[in-house]
Amino acid sequence: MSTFNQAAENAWMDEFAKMDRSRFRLPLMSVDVALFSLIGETLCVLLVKRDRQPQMGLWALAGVMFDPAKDKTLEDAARRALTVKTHETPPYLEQLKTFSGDRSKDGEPRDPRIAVSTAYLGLSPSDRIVLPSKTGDGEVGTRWVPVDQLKELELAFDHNDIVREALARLRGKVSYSMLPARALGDAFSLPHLQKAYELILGEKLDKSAFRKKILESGFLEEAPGRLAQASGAGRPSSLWRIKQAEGAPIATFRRTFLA
Amino acid sequence: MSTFNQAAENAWMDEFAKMDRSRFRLPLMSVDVALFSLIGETLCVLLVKRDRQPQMGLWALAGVMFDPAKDKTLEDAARRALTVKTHETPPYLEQLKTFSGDRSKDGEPRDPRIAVSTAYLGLSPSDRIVLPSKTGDGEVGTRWVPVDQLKELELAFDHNDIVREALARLRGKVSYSMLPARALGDAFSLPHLQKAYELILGEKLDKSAFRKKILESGFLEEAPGRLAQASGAGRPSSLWRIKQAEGAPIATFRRTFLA
DNA sequence: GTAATAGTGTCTGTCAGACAGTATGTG
DNA sequence: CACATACTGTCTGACAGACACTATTAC
Repeated sequence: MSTFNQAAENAWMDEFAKMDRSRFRLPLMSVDVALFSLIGETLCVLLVKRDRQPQMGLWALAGVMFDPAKDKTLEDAARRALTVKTHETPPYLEQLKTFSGDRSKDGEPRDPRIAVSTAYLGLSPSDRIVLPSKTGDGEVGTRWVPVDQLKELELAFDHNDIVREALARLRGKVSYSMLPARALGDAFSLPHLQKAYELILGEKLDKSAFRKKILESGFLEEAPGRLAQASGAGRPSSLWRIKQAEGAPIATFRRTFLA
Repeated sequence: MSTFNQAAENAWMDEFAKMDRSRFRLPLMSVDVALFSLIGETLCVLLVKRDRQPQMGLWALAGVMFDPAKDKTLEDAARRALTVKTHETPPYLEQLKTFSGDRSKDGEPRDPRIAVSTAYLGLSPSDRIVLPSKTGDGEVGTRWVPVDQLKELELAFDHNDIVREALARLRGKVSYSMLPARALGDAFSLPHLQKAYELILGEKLDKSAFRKKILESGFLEEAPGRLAQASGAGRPSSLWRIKQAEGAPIATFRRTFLA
């Protein structure tokens, strides 16, 4: 019943390959990454000072133009955007949304060049990310910025919108996934993990309920060794790590910590 | 502290406007819509038979090339893709994900032209959609296809992947949102709404629990009139409608119907 | 021992789901 | 009346959160 014809398709592809693509009206396509990390006791996002036009001088998310010659997928481009700035790809990276049209702040076009941007959400332990050193004139070009300082900071393009949505998604996913563990190292204690949840959510959690649900979820397995307290005193905590994916269950312990 | 310079930016934009964009290696950008509807007792998705290369003759989602000259945003393009096929925009339309790279079926590129596609998820009452009549040769070019027939149907490009993800998102959102109401008309009975939930989830729900949660959620208000049973017998049900957004609460009754 | 932090046990209010019962229509 | 469907009340098991308790370390 299908009228599909492979020979006709091949002939058409030969034609297409010879076509001059510039006759299409194509938008520019960029990829931007909102990379989060816990720096000390603060949830931060990675920002880069733009060193070229347009919007030169404003702080922006790490981003690159999507280039099919370099990037097989959009996610490849997102990784490239990060390695350019940090020489490291994050342990968690997820597509957020593709932005087009106007930004919310002032209704201006999101990019004067008419570029569509696919935004990614990343999460990484801060010690895996090495920021480049200061630029020549003493200005730091790459920075971790606490998320609660973003209200007063005007970012390039529609990046304030992107960070806002990324943060909402991050917080939304916390309550039903192991996500915050991605902001910690390979092995971590449950008190550490709870702290990560609390810092991302901006809210205290009950220790007992937290441990019950985390352990019941079956995402963690005990790692060898124990962790002494940094402050010295107190019982050392045992160490855990994310179970190596033995199949599928990506994100489930389904009830909320919250109301 | 910001080194942003508006004059320099304006000068740069003048330059940019004169540039020949064809020197950029740009991907093609398309927008595809997985539009769902309840046809009788079946959840269906709208498919269109491709009438041009590439992949001519295969069934595909409704889609268009994104054209900044016609579409201010990607969502505009999604609406255009639907109005081209159905002369109607759906009451619910949400960005799903942007697809790039290879399709899962065979690892082939998702589109031989190297096109990135932003997919949208739509939901509509079937009576709002008028399909175009048959094409000249008696072949129907636009069709509602039951979702459980999609396993055996090979769609164009990576559209099998897109529909699969769209369906997962649709089902995922059902349990914590009023979404299925978008598949019904302006006023509907609670038994009707429950049926819509059940058809989308593919699962029976408890009447009492369903009513309690739906009504507690505060999303509905009583509409004037009652609805007699189609079959004649039985007590008529009262009618409800979605409360006109008097503020924010988009998607909450938070516990699951399911386990 | 004390202080400090890790980890557990128990109680209680809330709520989803089960199911039986009542209400209101048609013939 | 019987029958069919709409709607409601009540019970129960599960579970999230509160909070008190025990365990294990450093000093």
